[in-house]
Amino acid sequence: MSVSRKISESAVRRLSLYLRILEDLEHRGRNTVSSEEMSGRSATTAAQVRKDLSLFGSFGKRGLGYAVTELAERLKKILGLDRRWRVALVGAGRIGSALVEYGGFAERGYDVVAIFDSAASKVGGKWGGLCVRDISEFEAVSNDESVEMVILAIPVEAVPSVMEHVEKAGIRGILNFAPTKLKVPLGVAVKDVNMVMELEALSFAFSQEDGEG
Amino acid sequence: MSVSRKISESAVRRLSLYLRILEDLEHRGRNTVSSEEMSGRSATTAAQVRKDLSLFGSFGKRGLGYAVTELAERLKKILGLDRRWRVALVGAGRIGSALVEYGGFAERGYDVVAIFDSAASKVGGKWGGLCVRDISEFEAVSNDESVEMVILAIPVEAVPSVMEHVEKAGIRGILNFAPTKLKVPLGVAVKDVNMVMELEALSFAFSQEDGEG
DNA sequence: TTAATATTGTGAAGATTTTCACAAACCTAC
DNA sequence: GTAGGTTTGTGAAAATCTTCACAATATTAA
Repeated sequence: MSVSRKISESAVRRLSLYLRILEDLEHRGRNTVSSEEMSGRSATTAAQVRKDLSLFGSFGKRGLGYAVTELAERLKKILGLDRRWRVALVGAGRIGSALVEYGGFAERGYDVVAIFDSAASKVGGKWGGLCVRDISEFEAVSNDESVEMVILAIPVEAVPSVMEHVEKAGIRGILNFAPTKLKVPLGVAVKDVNMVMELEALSFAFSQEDGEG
Repeated sequence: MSVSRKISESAVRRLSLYLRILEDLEHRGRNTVSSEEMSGRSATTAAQVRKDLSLFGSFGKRGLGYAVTELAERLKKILGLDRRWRVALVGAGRIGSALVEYGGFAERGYDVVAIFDSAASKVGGKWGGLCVRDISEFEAVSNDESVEMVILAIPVEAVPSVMEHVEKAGIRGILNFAPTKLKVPLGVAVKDVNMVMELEALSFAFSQEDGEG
C-alpha cells in the first residue's frame, strides 16, 4: 500500500484517466469492470492497467474484475483527491479567466481562494466573488488563505518576478501555463500545460505521415 | 534526414521546447549555442539534446555548437511549422473562446478558419470575424475551407456525434480538450490536453511527499 | 604546423517501461 | 465438491528511452 517505488509520469496520467472511466461507469450503475474493458476505453492494454493498479496494491478479484466504486475511491486517495486543495490563480488574463469560469477545477477538489495580477487596471476588480489582489501582496495573502498550490497563467516575461513571491511564500505545487521551463527549488512540483506544444506535436505527427517516409 | 525511426512523444515535446529556447536566443542576437547551454534551459542533459537532434541529422559543428537561426529553421521544418495550418474550432464555449482570443495559435502558424457549435443560441454569432456555423454543416464547410485539423472544445457528451462529422470529413488531426480518450480510425492523430489531469498529477506528487514514504 | 581547447555525434551500457504468459484465485452450475 | 470458464497479479522477457564516455572534428593561438 505504501509507495516506495517511483511512479512514472505516464503511469500517473493513466491513473487519472482510469478514474475518469470508473466515474463514468459508476454513473451508469455498473458494479464491476475488468482490466480488459478499462483498457478498451483508455488506449492501453489490459496488462498495463493491471500493472499500473498493482503498483499500489491488489484491488481486484480474480475471475471477477474490479469493484467500480471501491477502485474509484482508492484512486482518488492515491491521486490526492480525497481532500480539497487551496489554490491561488496568478494572472487575471484570458487563460486565467477561462480557467476560473471553467468550473472543472472546483469539481475535482481545487478551490481557487485568491487571484493575483500586477496590472493596476485589474487589481481591485471582482472575479467570481474574489477580489483581484496585487502580486506584491502574494506572501501575506497566500499565508492568510493557506494557499497550497498556484496556477500560473502569466506571460513569460512576468515569470521571474512572480516566481520570487511564490518561492518566498513556500508554495510547493505549481500548474504552469507559461510556455517556459520553471526553475524551482528541490521539493517544488511543477506541471506544465502548453497548448501550443500539443499542437506542434500534432503537426509533427501530421507532417511525418504526409511527407517523407 | 528522412525519418525512418519512430520518434517518441517525449522527444517531440523536447524539440518543441528547444525551438522556443532557440527563438529566445535568436531574439537576443546570439549566433551559436552548445548542447550544454540548451540543456541548462530545458531541464534535460546535454547528451539528451544531442541525441534528440541527431535523430534528424547532424546540425552542429564540433567544437563550436549549433547555429541558432539555422537550427531553429530546421526544427520548424521538422515540427511542420514551415507552413500554415487551416484549423476549425468545434465548440464555441468558454475554452473555445479562450483559445481563439489567446492568439498564440495564429502566431505559431495555426489559422482558425471556421467555428462550429450545436447550440442554436450560438450559431450565427460572430467570433473574431468568423461566423459560428451549425455543426451539421461541418463536412460542407470544412471541405470548402480546406480544414486540416480540428480543435475539439466540447463536453464529453457531445463527442460521439461531433466525431461522426469529423470522421466523415476526413480530418486527420485533432487537438482534444474533452476529457475523454477519442476513438479514431487509423491514420488520425490525436493530442489530448487536459488541465484537470495535470492538476491531478500535481496533487499526486504533492500528496506523495507529504504523506506516506 | 602543431598544440591546446571545445563540443559534437554516437555506439554501448544502463535504466525504465511495457508486454507476455501463466499460476493462483474466484465464480457458477450442476 | 468438482469441472469449466474468467480474470487478476506478477515474475520474466522484450522494447524503449536515457545516460555515459570517448573518438572525431572544429577553432584559436603561436
